[in-house]
Amino acid sequence: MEIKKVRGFQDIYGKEAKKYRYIVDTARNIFENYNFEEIILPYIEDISLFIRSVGEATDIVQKEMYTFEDKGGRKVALRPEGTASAVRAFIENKLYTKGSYHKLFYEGAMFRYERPQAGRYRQFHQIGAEIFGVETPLADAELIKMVKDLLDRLSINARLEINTLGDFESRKRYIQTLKEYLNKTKENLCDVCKTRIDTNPLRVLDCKVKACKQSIKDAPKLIDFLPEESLKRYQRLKEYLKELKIEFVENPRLVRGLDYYTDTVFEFVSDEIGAQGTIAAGGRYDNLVEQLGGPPTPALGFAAGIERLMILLKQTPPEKQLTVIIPMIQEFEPQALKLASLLRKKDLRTELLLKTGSLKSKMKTANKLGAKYVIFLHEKPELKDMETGEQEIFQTEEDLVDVLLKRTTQTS
RNA sequence: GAGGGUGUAGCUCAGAGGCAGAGCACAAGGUUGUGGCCCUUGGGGUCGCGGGUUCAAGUCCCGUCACCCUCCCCA
Repeated sequence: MEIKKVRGFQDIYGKEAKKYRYIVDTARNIFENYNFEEIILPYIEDISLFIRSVGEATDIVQKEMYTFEDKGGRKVALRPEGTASAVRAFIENKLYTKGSYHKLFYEGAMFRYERPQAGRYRQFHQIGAEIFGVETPLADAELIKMVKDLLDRLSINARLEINTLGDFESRKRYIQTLKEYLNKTKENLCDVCKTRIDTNPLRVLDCKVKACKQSIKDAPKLIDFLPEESLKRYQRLKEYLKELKIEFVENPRLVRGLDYYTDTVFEFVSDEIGAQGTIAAGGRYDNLVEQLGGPPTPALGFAAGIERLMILLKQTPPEKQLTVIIPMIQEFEPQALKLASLLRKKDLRTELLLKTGSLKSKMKTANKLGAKYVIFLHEKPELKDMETGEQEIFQTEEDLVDVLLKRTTQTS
């Protein structure tokens, strides 16, 4: 029986792998310019880390985690998201003793056991960043700007939606009031929303069913429950965004799915990829560090779905021109090996053609490989430009290499 | 957890009871060392799997598996 990849998992290769690498490299470059430092986090954590951070009642914890017991009887999970691990690492390594605040980024696979569909896999990849120990909304603005820079650099259009959730207490009071309101009008809601009253009442506010929209028109509004301080901070953030000329829409129904968010939340949404349109999202989580056993530390972060960015990435990542070396007869193979190493040492992308057969079939292969230049090795080395078809014979290999170097640096 | 769709060559797919097909890809040649375009030739198949109906089943029936998509939820 043929062995196949497990449902929801994927091999990323060829053009897709290039896109993936391009996105990650671009993000890394931008994040480092913002002076974020990379943190490489484990893929496996104690289950309770996610239960305590993401939230006991969330779908992620209830049904989407890959959990198992290891041979030592530890109950562990493949990480479903990155923030929890970053917070754990921040506390465990006592980073709060090593500076006033910290800016970290990470990249890698996440795992959620869900029904796969377009833009959603059981193993997916995120690139994310977190800021620990900063209260000022200046940080919120910088974080959003950084994500925006990344999307701009990748020429990806997305709508920025923002909202504020306030602190835990006011949100709790609001949800309580909202539940009461929804229960009163329960009969008018769609079946899904009827269950949402208990599982995810805030989500009812974003239901697309007409009847629901109608019946929540007069629902209590979160903004009326928020403390003055939250409103002020939200106002400041909006000012900063305007100052940065970042367009945004306020979406009072924007609720992140995880329990730990407080105050600022934001999403970058694309309309081009259907249902899974959220390509990057994040927000503040001012209570989480303390909640997980660290000192009270305000914090915020975001994560972007690399697969979703890949769908939207239209431009083909820049590639180095390829030179293919073809030894004309076996006697020239040692020379070809040495020339190939030399070119690679000069930082040229070089293929020593390994295909056997007629010269015609070798040339076909060179063409398929996307060769810009071909070097024929016989008594005198010969350079061919595959675009123009021009060929030139050189007296020595050194002469050829000089010309080749000049041409490849000119054009790239 | 609920709904829909698709499984035939390496890939994209046509074939809807009667010889297993096309395009692309791969290989050789047309061109006496030279790619792309064109032409010729060639290799390639458990028609997802199991059963049933029939003289005869990719084709009809039952079952099953896999994948894709949608909802829920999310990156």
